[in-house]
Amino acid sequence: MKLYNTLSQQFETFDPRAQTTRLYVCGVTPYDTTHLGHAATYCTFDILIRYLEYQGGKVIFTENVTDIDDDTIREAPKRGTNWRDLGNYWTAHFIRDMIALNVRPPDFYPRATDVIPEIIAFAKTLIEKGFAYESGGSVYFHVNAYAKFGQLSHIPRDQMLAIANERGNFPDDPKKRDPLDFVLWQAQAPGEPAWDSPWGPGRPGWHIECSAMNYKTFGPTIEIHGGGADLVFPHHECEIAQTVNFTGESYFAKIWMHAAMVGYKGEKMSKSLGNLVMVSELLKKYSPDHIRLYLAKHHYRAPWEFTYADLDFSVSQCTHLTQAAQTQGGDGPAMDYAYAREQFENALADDLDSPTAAAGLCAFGEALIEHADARRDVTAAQTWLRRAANVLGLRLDAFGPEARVRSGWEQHSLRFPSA
RNA sequence: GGCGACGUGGCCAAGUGGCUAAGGCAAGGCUCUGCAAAAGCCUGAUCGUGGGUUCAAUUCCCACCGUCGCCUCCA
Repeated sequence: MKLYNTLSQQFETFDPRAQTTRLYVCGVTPYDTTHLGHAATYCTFDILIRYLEYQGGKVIFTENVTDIDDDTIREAPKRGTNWRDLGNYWTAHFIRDMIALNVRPPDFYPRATDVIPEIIAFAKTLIEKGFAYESGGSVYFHVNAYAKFGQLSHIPRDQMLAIANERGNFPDDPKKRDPLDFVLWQAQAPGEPAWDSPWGPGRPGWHIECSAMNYKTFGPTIEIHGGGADLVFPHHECEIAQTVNFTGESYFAKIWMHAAMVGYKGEKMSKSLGNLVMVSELLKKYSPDHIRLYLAKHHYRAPWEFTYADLDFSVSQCTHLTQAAQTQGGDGPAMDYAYAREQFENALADDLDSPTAAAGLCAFGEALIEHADARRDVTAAQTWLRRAANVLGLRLDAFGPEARVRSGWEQHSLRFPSA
C-alpha cells in the first residue's frame, strides 16, 4: 500500500506482509476530558491496523499515556486531587470511549511513569554523546548539537531560532544554553512529584517519555509512528532528535503519519476553546457505527468540520449496510462482489482513503439488497460485506464492541484504577 | 513572517485531463391529501481570481486573493 510520510513529504510504498509492523501512536495526556477530535485520530489508526491485518500483515501496536507532565501537575490541585488520580480518571474516561467505538486496544499501553529508569538512561546517554547537558538539576537536549533538527516539520533551522526569539521565548529559563533547547529531565520544583536521578530529584520532560516507551517496547527503530497533526512540532521533532541520537540509528520511524484536526463551529476543536463534542454525548443519540462510518467518511489527512447534519446522513447509510448484511437472497446465480472488493482494497491501499472505501461499500450494500430482491444468492457477498465493514470498525447487527476490544482495554484499565 | 492544507450550486460535500460534475440538507414547483404532515417526482453550478501547459482543465503548473491548521497547552 501507499502511505503519506510527513518526514519525506511523499507517498511511500509499504508492504504489511514484508515484516511485522511496529506501530506507535501518541496517546493522550489525561489531565482533562477527551473528545471527538481525539476519537477521530484513534479511529484512523484503528482502520490502519485493521487494514494491515486484513492484508495479512502482523501488527504490534503501542500507545502511550503521558501521565506526568506540566498539565497533569498543574490541573490536579485545581480539581482537588493529585496527578495520579487525575490521570487515572481521565484515562478511564478515554478508554470508555475507545471501547464504545470499537477501537482495538494497543498491545502495550504504558504510562510515562512506568519508564522512569529508561528515561534516565536516555538522558544519561545523550549527555555522554554530547547531545544534552545538565544544568541546575535539569537535563536539556541541545538542539544545536543535532543538525537535522527540523527534518520532520520542515521548519528551516535558522528561522526556528528567529521565530522563537521574536516570540519572546528567550531566556525564560536561564538554565538553557539556547532558547530552543528542550527539557529531558526537569529538576523538582517545590511541591512537585519527583523521582531520584543522577541529577537529583526530578521528573521527565515532555517528549522524552515517548522515546523511552518506544525504545522499551520496540527497540531502536519502528515502521510507523503516528499521532495528531498538532504533534508534528515540537513533539515528534524532539522525539526523533532524542531517539536517533540515543540509538545511533539513521532513522527512528520509517513512516510518520499525522491525522488532521477536527473543527467545530469554525474553529479547531480544542479544550482551551471549549468547542467540544463528546463521544459519550453523541452516543446518547447515535450508535457507535453511525459515528465510526461518519469518521471514516473523512480522509485522515484532510481537516474537516463536525456537523450534526452530516452525522445524521450516516445513520441511514448504516441502516442500509446492516440490511444488506442481513437480507435473504434466493438460489439464483451468486452475486459478484469481486469488483467491490477490488475497489475497497484499492481505496484503502491508497493512503488509507477510507472515504472512497466507505462510499464504495455503501453502494455495494445497496446493490446487494437489489440482488437479494431478485432472488439471487448473496451469501458470499454478505460474508465479504461483513468483513469489509469490520475493517472500518463497523459492527452492523452485532451487539456492542468486539470481545477482543472490550477485554483488551479492560485489561489495560486495571492499571488505571479510577475511584 | 515560516511550514502545510483547503477554496465545487443557499448550506454541507463527493469526484474527474474530454462523455448529463455524485449525494445530503434547505428552497421552489408538482402528485397524493378535506387542510396539513409524511412520501414520491421535478427544478438549480461559467467547479475562488488571473495566467500557463494541452487538440481539450474544474481536474496539471505558476501567481494572486480568501479561509484554516501548526510554529514549545494540544489528538
